[in-house]
Amino acid sequence: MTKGKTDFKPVGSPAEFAEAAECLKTLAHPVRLRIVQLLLKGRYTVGELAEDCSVPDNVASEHLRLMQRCGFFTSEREGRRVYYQVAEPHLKKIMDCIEGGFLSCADRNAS
Amino acid sequence: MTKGKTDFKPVGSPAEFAEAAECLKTLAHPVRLRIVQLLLKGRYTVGELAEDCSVPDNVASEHLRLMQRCGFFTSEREGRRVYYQVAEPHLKKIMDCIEGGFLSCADRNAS
DNA sequence: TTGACATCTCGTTAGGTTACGATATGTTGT
DNA sequence: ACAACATATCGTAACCTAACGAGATGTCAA
Repeated sequence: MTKGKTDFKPVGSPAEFAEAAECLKTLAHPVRLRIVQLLLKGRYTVGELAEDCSVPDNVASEHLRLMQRCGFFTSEREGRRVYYQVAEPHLKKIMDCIEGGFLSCADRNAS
Repeated sequence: MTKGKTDFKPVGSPAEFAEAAECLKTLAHPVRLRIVQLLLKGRYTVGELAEDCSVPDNVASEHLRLMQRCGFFTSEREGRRVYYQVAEPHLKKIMDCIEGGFLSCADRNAS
């Protein structure tokens, strides 16, 4: 196939696909999804998020660091607490898609 | 915090988040994203997809198997070829979000 | 300054994922 | 039946990730 059916580029170079895949990989964790959902509703500290997700503080902190590296969030220290909030404007749209679609695509990955 | 700010459930139980994370993890690969994009435009064989993505046939076949296990695609044999096509109705919406958002969220993951 | 609290960082470890090569299965034409 | 083709499966090795515990850093109040 030197000139076949798939010779079109709907959107995105290979490098852009790699980037998008990185962002998706960062989203693709149950605790991180829940954190995104919470932060889309407001502003929370590490401890609050950790408790809601039932994980130790340092684990929550690492998830937040990952997502911050990806540009999803920013953080502000206030006293001894650190508040996180959403920075990436597309997060809301994507989370809406996930809530409307994949949060109900049950019974997958059955052996 | 026995009764704090995060005591609400916007959408989704822990199990649903785990499921959604599984689906997202399946999407979160450059080659798989490209395959999804192509299959949203039409019907392709393993070999066609493999060539477009510049991967060996068996690698493409494994990606397709993963996504099929997740309910994204179905396949039909026609002669010695196997055609794949989209089965999950939400894929289009999610891919639109990704194309409109994450396929241009550059410069992340810089050290 | 001391102690309690909140968060972050680091090293280690267990488990998961990916790509590859080899081999197996299924299909067609001769 | 045989050879060529298209796809699928499997074992292996390299790599990546997540969670944990220990300890470091930063902040507050007394």
